[in-house]
Amino acid sequence: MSHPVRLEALEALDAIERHGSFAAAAAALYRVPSAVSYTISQLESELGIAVFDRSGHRAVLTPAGRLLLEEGRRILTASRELGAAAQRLADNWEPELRLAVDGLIAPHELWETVGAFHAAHPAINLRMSEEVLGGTWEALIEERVDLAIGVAEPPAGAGIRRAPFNEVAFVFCCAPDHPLARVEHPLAEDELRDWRAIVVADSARHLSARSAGLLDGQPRLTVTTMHSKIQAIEQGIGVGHCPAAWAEPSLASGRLVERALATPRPIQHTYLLWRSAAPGRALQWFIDRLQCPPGSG
Amino acid sequence: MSHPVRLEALEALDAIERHGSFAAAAAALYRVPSAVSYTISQLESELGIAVFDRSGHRAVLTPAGRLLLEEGRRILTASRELGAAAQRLADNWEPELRLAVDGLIAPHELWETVGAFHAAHPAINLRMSEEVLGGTWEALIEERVDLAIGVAEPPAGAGIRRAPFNEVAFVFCCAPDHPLARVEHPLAEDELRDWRAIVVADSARHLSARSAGLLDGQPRLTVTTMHSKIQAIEQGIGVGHCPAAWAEPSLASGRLVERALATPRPIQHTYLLWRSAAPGRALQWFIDRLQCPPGSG
DNA sequence: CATACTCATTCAAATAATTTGAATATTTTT
DNA sequence: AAAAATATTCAAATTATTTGAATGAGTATG
Repeated sequence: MSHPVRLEALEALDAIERHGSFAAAAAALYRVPSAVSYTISQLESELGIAVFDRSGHRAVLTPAGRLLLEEGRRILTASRELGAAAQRLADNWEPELRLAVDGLIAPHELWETVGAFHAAHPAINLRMSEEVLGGTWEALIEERVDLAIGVAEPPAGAGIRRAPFNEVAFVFCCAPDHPLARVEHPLAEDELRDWRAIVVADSARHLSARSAGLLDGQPRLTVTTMHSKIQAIEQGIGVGHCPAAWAEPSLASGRLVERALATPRPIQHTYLLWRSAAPGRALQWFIDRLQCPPGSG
Repeated sequence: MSHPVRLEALEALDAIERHGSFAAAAAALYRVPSAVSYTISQLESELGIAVFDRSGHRAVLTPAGRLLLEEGRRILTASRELGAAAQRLADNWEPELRLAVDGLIAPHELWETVGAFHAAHPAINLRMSEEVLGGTWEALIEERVDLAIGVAEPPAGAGIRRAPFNEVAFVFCCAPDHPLARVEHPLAEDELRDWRAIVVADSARHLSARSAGLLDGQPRLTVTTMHSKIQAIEQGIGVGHCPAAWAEPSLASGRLVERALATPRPIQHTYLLWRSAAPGRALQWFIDRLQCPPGSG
């Protein structure tokens, strides 16, 4: 009896409030009224306070009793959920799954999958972060995330497994009132030198940073997310390659226009990456659902 | 035994991890090792999972066991704190005290008192909100706060008690580059009509709003906090009366200058207000500390 | 490579805690 | 005024936990 507040007492308190009387609570708990009296007076003598005011006919909660009831319900819920989470974990379902999504992948490409996961496993929390280039890889290596989605050209790594994810096509974009928007022919490399390139910074914190798709000598503005890059191009601040899925809404509404290049940027294969040690079932669910079928890439 | 996760088991888990073995945990809990074994296997059979891996010599936590340990510690802490909070509440110490501070009062006027309270009662949370004019009164009436600090000319109200707090002197301020800053003589009322007045809106949501210190016909900009008012005057957007305690830092650094008025605004007496029904000890602490000594006003 | 030590479990017995059921007193409902 | 409902108390019955001794397995130590 080292603990003044015991779960049995909180359970009794909850039942009394819910059913309106000690007698009704006892019935709900499949116990006899005197057992409920015993549990409550146990709590009261442990704490040395009155939980119920018994001056009238029916017992009524004191302010301290109401505090115990209301906060106690949180504790009851937490302890039940902890038990359930431990059971799921023992069955290899993670309590939480952390996803790093590379900037190449537009958020809406994952909405359906995330929605399906939440519907199937409402108790498992997802934590998504956007990373860029080396940052996505690094987040996985440093165990800040469990699954990296949409990594281009992943370096080899011990203990890392991969599966093909999707193929990202790039469109070269500028704002509709940008000078390049009036050029009819496919753009050669030296025609781009005069225009600022918007590039997305590598989000790696410790591993060496990489850069992607730069034409030497072109002035540039570096931003930290693909969303910023799209906005910067829309504002006419510069031009650049954007993943088709990211550019599509802006192209459809006319906020961006596409220009052909003399040497188009090739399609980028991207991958799912995860640490090979004992993947949990939630991680496996995502791998199974997201990897592209063999032979389609 | 309706609860799968019992506090005794979480306590045992904590002691085992803390002391490194079942035997050491048993000693720390003043129990025999087999009792600890019993508690843990109880937990395991309730949940139907393994909490320890016993394949080696020493038992080692499974991932599910680690989850139970780590989250369980939160539950243990919460249940201990709940017991303590209930005891304090029974002794008439509120678990939380909500203060509404009128915009007339500068935050730094309360820092010392708030610091002293936290030092004396670290377990009692304070929640402070800034209100203006009728809003301060309303927050008290509607039981959103327990104590209103710095209310000017409070209306009478049933069940509301009051004590004098302090006296607020007003200084008429403008920006140093404002045209009024060059006027040498005390300003008459009709000299102010051409300049925008910055006024603080009444924050009352339901009760009738009040306005304070307005000269009829003067253009005005209404802001929601005294801090915004000071900033607006510093920016030269307008002029206005400010409580001396609020204006003092800006006057000292030259961001504001004071002008004399032909008819100076009188000193404002302000009050503490609280609901008279059974004040708790934390509320009483603030009333005792903040009310100005009788005879000094 | 024995020997002593530590670790965790099992089991029956001892102890402690809870639950029951009957008796009681008080208040509300009929 | 009688009947029904409420909560408590107490001793007895039941259930749960703790103990202590026995066991087997793994680790240091000389």
